Amino acid sequence: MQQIRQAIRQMIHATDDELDALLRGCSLRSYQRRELLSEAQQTPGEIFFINQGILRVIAADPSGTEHTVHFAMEHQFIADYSSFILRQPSVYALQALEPLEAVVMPRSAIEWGYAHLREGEKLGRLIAEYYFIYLDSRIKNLYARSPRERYDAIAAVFPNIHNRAPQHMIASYLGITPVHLSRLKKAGAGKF
Amino acid sequence: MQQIRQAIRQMIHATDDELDALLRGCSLRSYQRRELLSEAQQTPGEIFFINQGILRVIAADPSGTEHTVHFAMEHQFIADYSSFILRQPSVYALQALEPLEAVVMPRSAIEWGYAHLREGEKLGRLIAEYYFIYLDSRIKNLYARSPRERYDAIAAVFPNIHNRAPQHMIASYLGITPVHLSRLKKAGAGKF
DNA sequence: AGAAACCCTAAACATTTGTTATCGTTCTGC
DNA sequence: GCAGAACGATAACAAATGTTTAGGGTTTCT
Repeated sequence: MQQIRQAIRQMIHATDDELDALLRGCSLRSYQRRELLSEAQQTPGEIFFINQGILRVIAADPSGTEHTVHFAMEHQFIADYSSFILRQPSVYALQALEPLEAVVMPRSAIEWGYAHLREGEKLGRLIAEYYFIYLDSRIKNLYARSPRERYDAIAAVFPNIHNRAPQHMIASYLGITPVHLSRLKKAGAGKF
Repeated sequence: MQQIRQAIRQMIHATDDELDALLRGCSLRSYQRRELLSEAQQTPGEIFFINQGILRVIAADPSGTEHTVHFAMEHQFIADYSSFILRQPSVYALQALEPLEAVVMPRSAIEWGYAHLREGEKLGRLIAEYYFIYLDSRIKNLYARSPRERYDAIAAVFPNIHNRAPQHMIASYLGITPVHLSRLKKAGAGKF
């Protein structure tokens, strides 16, 4: 639980006692490759902090096609945060792409933090803000960049992604088909 | 300043005195049609709350093409929030599409609120969360819905948008060209 | 080790979407 | 009220991207 303490302390000031109490309400879990951390259609009851490993966030459209909407790696908080906040059935599923270890933060612990950590609400604000900034950058890229440019830029956001996720998931993340990504790679003087 | 008081009170509990003090640091401003509330490249120093009117958020890509990335209407908070948080030059410009009135909340007032409102941090968290939820729904739509479907759904998010924004801005928002939107309208048994 | 599943590439073809240009209409500013 | 700009529709053509199918190489599982 050392990594999450450090991550929290990068955002707020908190005593050891405060962190102990917060983390007492959390647990550590391991997941196998391809295992789901959380499924679509169920109301999410927790937020995850990834200690080790990589996962993808999957959205299924009405026709059943799956889209890889996000990746998340070590030292990131991740969840279907919208559904968590709204207490609605989730749209996203979270799937480990490697053996993965995560801190599971149940809603009870998070609410305890808001209420009892001196800077609990601030922590919540900062997490929401950082996550917001990430989504905003996604939208900027989707609007203002071509698939080719997005491909060239992806490794800056997710280091080593090309060795940690299969290409068809990367293609989906970029908003194109695997076939098309293969073409792009062939055509461009790809950097990778 | 009645509307913003109400909006804040939908999120947190605050006394009249608290709101008075917060709003003392804010100001009311009117903008003409097409006037910019804030420009790209400048570090944003404020957040806006729209009393009346509609605006769009514009992102310019490297080639200079402008994209309408968001709309915002009455009773919404709006800003280039990422740039505001990061204190970086903005990527977005905000442009009034109608004569518009907004409460201008400078950074000083916001920080005062975080520090002195009893539930200031919580307010910040909730604003970030709601804004986050909106962006998340944008991303879901961009991935899992066709342009046609996005067109059919837009009026649910922005009521009466078809009478308040020209079609080429709506097309840009949907991620397609005006010509293509015109085609879609002709083809589909459009609802509008 | 062997079978099965997975993954990437490739080619041919189909579809969607973009580009450019034109035209008539409607706003807008003077 | 007029002149110019903005706006939306349309057509012809071009480019980007998707679909389907096939093959061969890996990885995975037992």
